[in-house]
Amino acid sequence: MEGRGISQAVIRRLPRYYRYLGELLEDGVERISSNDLSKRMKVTASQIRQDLNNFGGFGQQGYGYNVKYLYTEIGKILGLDRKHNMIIIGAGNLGQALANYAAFERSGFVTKGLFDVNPTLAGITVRGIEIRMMDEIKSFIKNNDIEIAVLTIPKAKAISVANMLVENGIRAIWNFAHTDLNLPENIVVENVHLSESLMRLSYNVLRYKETHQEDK
Amino acid sequence: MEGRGISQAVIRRLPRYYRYLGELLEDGVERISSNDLSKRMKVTASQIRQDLNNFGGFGQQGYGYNVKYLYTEIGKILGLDRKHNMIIIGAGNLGQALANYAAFERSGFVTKGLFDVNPTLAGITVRGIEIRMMDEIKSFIKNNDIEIAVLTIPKAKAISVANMLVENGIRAIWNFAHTDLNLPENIVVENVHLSESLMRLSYNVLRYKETHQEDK
DNA sequence: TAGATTGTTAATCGATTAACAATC
DNA sequence: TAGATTGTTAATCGATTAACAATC
Repeated sequence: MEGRGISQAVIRRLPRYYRYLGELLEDGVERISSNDLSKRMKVTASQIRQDLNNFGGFGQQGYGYNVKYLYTEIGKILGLDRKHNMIIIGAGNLGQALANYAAFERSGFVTKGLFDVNPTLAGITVRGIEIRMMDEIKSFIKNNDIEIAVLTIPKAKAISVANMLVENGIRAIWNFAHTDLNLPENIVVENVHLSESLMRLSYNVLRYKETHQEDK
Repeated sequence: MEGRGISQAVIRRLPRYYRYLGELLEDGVERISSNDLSKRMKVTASQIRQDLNNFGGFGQQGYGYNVKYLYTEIGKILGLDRKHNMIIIGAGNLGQALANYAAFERSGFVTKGLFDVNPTLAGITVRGIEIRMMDEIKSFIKNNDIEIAVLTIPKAKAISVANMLVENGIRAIWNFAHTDLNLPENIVVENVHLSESLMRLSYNVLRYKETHQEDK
């Protein structure tokens, strides 16, 4: 799904603003100008003002932005003032690592269940979350108001499982499988392709070495 | 570090081309035109040709691209024809999950060691990789020709650890900590901020709901 | 009031798409 | 040779930055 109106380039930056404002808040900073923030974040002040003004005038001329207010407002924009129930499909290392990560809950993302095909995992709990078998998934989604499914399964199964999830009312998929899902336009997909991230890193290392070879 | 010459927008797409070409190769497809590939990947044929031509003329008029050749060439561009030795700092759930993920090795990314501050983990092995204490890290980097460090530690320690790693010769950091690192310009940093990814997902779910409220 | 800083319009820059001549 | 499809230039589109009037 593609967001209309506000560009994904802006949305990609929002969580980073949120993070910096959270740190300022912790440090007891009350207000900040786009100029000061731009220096900390290493972006232009113009971009900050443009980005924020997509959502409303959060600042005040001559004063800047109130840190606490802006933090709260961006949180609302990102949907962090609501609860989002999740299930994790695939209770392997990555699935369990994500289930164990308690910090998501502080932002409202609550993992309600873990699912796997491996019967030896059935009934085991991770941070109090039970691992269930796949045949329970449909009723579980209905009974627990699940909005987001986290896909941490091998790519071979990912597409068919994703389709099944969508048929059963899942609104969004956080996809860690190494494949594209091609779901209906109304389903939100956020991909985390770790191997591709590692390849970009590798490319940049290589390129740096090459461009500096002549220095030796 | 920012790559010069070729834009990061292009580099971001490169691993995806590689993935699709790998699948075509597995399916026994010998050649493909930019037009056919564009339909599969849901991008424009023009973009594919432009992207590839940043690196050279891999195609042939009237024929298209040889799948195997292009796959190999993109692999080389991404540095997948070389070995990259890695260490993982932080042997918690995520660090261990990444260590367990054998597929990275097939692309040349070899995890040589796992490091943690928790003494109860010392000596434990994950997929044959020993967990070591932090005081061994400096000599380990030197003796094992380590290029990449994977940071899976809490953000409080991330910046100081990153600086220490750079002082000891690390060239690139795959950063899973929820903070920006601000390292010297010659160090490659690839961030994987999972909580920010989840926030973007949340934003897009919310926006979809809002824009379709009136339908009810 | 004077100074600071936003919100917003206009200018620039870069990335994407379209078009087509070159050529296999 | 005729048809297909690339490589590449030109046109368009969108995102970023600069500038400044509005206003706290």
